[in-house]
Amino acid sequence: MKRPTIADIARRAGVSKGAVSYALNGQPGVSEATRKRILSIAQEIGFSANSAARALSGARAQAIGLTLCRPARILGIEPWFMGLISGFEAELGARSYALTLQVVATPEQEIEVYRRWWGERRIDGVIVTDIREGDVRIPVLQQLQLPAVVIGGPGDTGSIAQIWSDDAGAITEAVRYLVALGHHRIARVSGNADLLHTQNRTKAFEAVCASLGLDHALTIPADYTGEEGSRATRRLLIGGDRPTAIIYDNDVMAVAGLAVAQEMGLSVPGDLSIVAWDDSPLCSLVHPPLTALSRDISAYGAQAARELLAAIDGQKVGNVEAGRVHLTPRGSTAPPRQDL
Amino acid sequence: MKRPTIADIARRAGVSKGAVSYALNGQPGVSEATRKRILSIAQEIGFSANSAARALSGARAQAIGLTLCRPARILGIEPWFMGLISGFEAELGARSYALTLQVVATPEQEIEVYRRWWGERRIDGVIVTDIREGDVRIPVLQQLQLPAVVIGGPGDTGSIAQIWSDDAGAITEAVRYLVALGHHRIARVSGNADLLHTQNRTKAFEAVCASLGLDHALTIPADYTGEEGSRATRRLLIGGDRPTAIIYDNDVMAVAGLAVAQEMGLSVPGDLSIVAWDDSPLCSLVHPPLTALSRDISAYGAQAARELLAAIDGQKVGNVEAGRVHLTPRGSTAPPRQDL
DNA sequence: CTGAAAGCGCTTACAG
DNA sequence: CTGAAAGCGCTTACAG
Repeated sequence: MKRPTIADIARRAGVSKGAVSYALNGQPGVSEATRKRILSIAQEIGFSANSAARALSGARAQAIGLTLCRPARILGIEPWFMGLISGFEAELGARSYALTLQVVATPEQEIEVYRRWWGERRIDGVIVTDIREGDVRIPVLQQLQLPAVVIGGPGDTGSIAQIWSDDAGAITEAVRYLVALGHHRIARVSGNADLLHTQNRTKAFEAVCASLGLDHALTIPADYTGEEGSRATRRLLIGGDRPTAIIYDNDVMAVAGLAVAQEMGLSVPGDLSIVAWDDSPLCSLVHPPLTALSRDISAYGAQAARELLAAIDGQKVGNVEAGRVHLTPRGSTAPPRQDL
Repeated sequence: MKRPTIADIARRAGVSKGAVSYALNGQPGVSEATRKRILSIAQEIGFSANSAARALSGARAQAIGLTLCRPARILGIEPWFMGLISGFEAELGARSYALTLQVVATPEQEIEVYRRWWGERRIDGVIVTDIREGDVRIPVLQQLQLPAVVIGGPGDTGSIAQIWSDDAGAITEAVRYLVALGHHRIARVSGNADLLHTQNRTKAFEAVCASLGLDHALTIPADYTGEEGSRATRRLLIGGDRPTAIIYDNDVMAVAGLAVAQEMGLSVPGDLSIVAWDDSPLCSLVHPPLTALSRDISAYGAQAARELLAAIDGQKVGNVEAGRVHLTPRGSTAPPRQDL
């Protein structure tokens, strides 16, 4: 099948190609009657503008890029990226923007992808996740002047806007809740220690524990995978002075932690309370269902896409706080049975 | 920063733009010495060909499309799509192909997306999943002559090649294994009943149960979500004549089923054995870890990408069987404790 | 309000 | 082996 072009429309409407372009893009320069005629012809013959031609004539590529940096074994079950993607689509779909995806292994490889995308003019902007202190990607994006929005923080991202969430407030709330239930020995299993939001959470966790006079505030660093979550949990539960509650930096590690407790014959929540960061269907899938720090990841993604599209349009965009994280109590938390 | 073009390279190398194009694309028409000089200049100035210009001059868009058709709440935790995506990338990355993603709600909407992509020349081909009997997408793809590869089957997909797997053989193996353990009452919780592979599995399940003389071969249709998995499991376990083993069509429903059993005070595998279709880290994450019908989803994706790239290159591609599904026994299956 | 034309950055026959 | 040129399908100043 031959793809229809604006020339086909112009011929049928008896106008020039320029007029068709103006009509299609809502620009002034054609009469209302002509515009209507052109639009109805376009509709009728199923016209979609060739995105290459449009991009080449200086318009946008009408696509944004996202890199996924996770080992394959975790990529599949961590709801985080798919949640973000669902959110993006809500915004992108309405403006016929496409989402281009690339799996990478390291931030360095990610930089290569950004450079290539930029050179190819393949995308109009990127969404950056997993931000680190002194992140190597930031100066490259600034140098390329590639519109970008960072998901994560708060932290230093130079001139690039970020969508951040109050992780410190959330973890403080979780600790206060556990203490109110009667817990004194609270531990945490964190995500990768080099990520900015992990550091923010660790600092806040230590601060709130100190302020409440808890001295067992141990954070064991892990990497979001089930394997590491299990390992960290075993290490915590083997000791004599084991915690009565553990907060996990993601749902996958929390579920793995639950399995370890069950395997060791500990009852949840009787012997051990569990809190998962990031609520996902996974938390409600297991027994007992996990108390979680919930936030609407999809809304987070939608907001990021909105900001990025604004940045691409040349608007000034600043840092934005995402929707609040809130505690969703479920069956995995309760007063400690015997706190001796 | 100004993007370098072939004109920049041509100027620096003292040759024509045409020569640069030939050199870059490995076409004959330039001497070896010139080609080397051009390539080193391109390397030096970090040149990537403008993908829009390339696509417009008749070459490929260098991108393939994938639509994701799942409700948001399941998209995030089902490892299937992310596994596929990881697999695609292994093939696409090597040839600098991009992957364009679009979330859709229905097959009809998916068709609209295909039409638009085709009109925009945005992608060179698509990978189609969730194939149904008499699938409405097939004739559209054929009419548009959009290169495509179907993941799923075996079944009728007209002239479009499919990567299929022997689901019938796999479920037969699973049932035989359970029967060998001593189970007689085996049930199944399936995915969406309108999907071709669900129907293939159901037929094979009923056939093997009949051939082995099991008369409780009940399949309860569900939809891959944890909610439906729980509902179906409760329905099965509430009855007086409850099954001693359940096979689930995906890992999410199997995990949900495990939780329901635990919630009802049934021991797994003592009172109930559980088999999950599609092994994923999720199966090893819970306690007990789930016996699973494993296949390498990522390899499946890689194979599909390979076939699609071949089809885009104009090669004839036929149906291909994906790597075999095999049973991975874990802690969730055992002889039934008391089979009265 | 409309038409004719240049130009985006490539690829690819077509001459030399 | 190399250069000059047309053309892909749009967008957008520039004349009328």
